[in-house]
This record gives sequence, structure tokens and C-alpha cells, in this order.
Amino acid sequence: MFLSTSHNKIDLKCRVSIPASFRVNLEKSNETLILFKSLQFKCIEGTTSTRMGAYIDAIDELDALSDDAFLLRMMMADSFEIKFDINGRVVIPDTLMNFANLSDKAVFMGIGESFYIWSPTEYENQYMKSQQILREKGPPKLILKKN
Amino acid sequence: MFLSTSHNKIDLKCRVSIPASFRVNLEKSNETLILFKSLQFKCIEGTTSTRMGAYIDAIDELDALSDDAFLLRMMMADSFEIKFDINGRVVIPDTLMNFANLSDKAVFMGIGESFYIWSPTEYENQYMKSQQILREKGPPKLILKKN
DNA sequence: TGGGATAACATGGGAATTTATGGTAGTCAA
DNA sequence: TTGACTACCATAAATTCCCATGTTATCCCA
Repeated sequence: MFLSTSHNKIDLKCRVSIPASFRVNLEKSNETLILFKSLQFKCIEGTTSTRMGAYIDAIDELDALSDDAFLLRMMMADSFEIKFDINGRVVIPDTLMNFANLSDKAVFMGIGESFYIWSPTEYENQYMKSQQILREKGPPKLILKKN
Repeated sequence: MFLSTSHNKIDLKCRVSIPASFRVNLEKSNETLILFKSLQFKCIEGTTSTRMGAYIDAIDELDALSDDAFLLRMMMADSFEIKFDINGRVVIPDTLMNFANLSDKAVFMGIGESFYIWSPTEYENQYMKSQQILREKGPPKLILKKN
């Protein structure tokens, strides 16, 4: 599970350290990391190859001509299998750097099954927005399912 | 699985480098590459011989005399088993070059179980279209099965 | 509980390898 | 003998690998 937030530096080669806790999480479950363009936000989403595989299987279940199938294929096209260097760093592909408006700083935000990588300003915006909603509408009502 | 997008050059001999990650994917699973006319788009589709077998089996499920089966057979007839040169390049058959309107640039787009080869302009059109659908309809609603 | 030792982490830089691509020589068939 | 095709070589650029370093967090013992 990916949790917590941290700020790391992106160097000139577009390398960035993935927070150690995220890395351990991947290693323990023997997963490779996939980075892709978020479908909702101007940020990168990171997840496991297993979870990405589930999306791919879902494509075959859909009507091949449907909009959903089309979008999912596009999503695959904007996804990258990422390798770590010995120090736990990855290289962020150009496409993703541009999409998320990243330059020299990245904010990692764990959200459970996956995590987001934001530019600092975009992260700040989204954070403000969440505080705003919280003030106006109060905390979300959560119903946890029993297993 | 085939992921990510990349732009490669097609030379005068119709040779083009298959992106390294696609090649590795094929080698790891000991598959040969099949190229054929996409059934949906003006592009080439590439996949493993195993998956091509699955397509062919799917045709057999159809009424053998139906128009669908006829069309699918005609399309499949234009599929090619492709060999790599020592540098990871392939030669794109003339039929496919023409079908996909390719000349000197190719866009490789991984979509999971297979990949597409587009002309740059056609790729651009499809990408625009996906962004349009995303704006209008939002991301696909997917319910992934629990592991 | 304090403080030094030790390990873990994030980051920088350069060397070695891989990739994409241009070119040439050899082979086979018409 | 020509033309098409294939196999292989060459090279520049991009990518990956690995070593070095400073900084932060953790541990352990007095």
C-alpha cells in the first residue's frame, strides 16, 4: 500500500528517487513499477504491473469498438514500465515530464493502490482545493465494507 | 505486455527499429512478431503469433459463411510473420506501408497485448480524439476484479 | 536520556552499454 | 548482370549502470 507524501528532487537526467517506503512496497510484492498519465489530473500515476495487467484484461472484456476500450488503449500507450537504478532512482520519460509539467521538483503522494507524482505548484493547487471542499461540505461519509 | 509510445524513422528500404522494450517483450516470451492490417483503424497492428492464433480461432466461432467471417479472413490474409535484423529492425511489407499510409516516420503505440504502428498524422488525429472523448465523457468506469 | 556510531537515503557525476539509424557487402533469382 | 533482399558493420546519441558524497534517520550503549 502506498501512503504518505514526500518531496524529491528531479535532476538534469530526469532522475528522481522513489520514496523508500514505496520502493519497499514494490519489492516485497515482487512488482515492477508502471508510470502513466493520470486520466483525471495533470499528474503522473504510479502503480504495479499486476494492476496494469488487470486494466489490459479489462480491455478484452469490453466491446472493442467502444469509447471505453479506445480510452484504455490510449492509456496503455501513455504508460511506461520503469526500472530502478541501484540507488532506487527512476528516469521519468519525457512525455510524462511534459504532461505533468515537471522540471526540478516532484511531490510523491501515496493514495493506497497507487501514487501520484505532482509538480509542486499543481500539488499545492489540488491541496488548496481539497481544503476548500472540506470547509464547504465537511468531511466525507465513509462506509467501510466488512470482509 | 506492450506499453508506451515512440516515434521512429523509416528508411528508404522500409526498415524501422522496433522499440527496444517491445523487442525485449517478444524475446522474453519467445514469440515471433506478426504484423497485419488493423481491423479498426488505418494502421498496422503488431502482436505475438500466439495472440494471432487466438484471433484466427475467434473467426472460426463465427458463422463461416457470414460477411463478418469473410471480411476477417480477407484482413488476416494480409498478415506477415516478421524477422528482425541484428539491430532490432524489421522491414515493413509494401502492402502494409500503403495501407497505413506510412512514408518516413512511424509512431509505435503499445496497447497491452499488441501494438499499433501509425503514420504521425493519423496518430495525432487519434490522440486528439481520445482527449476529446475524455473531456466529454470523463475516464472509463472500470470495476476491476479483486485479487 | 544524551550523544556518538552506524546504517539508510537522496543526490551528483562519469564510464560503459544499448539503441536507433546509416551504410556496405554478399546472396539469390530472374 | 542487374535488381531486390538480407545479413552484417559503423557510429552518434541516448540510456543505464555504478561509484562517490553529503545528509538524515536509526540504533545502541553509557
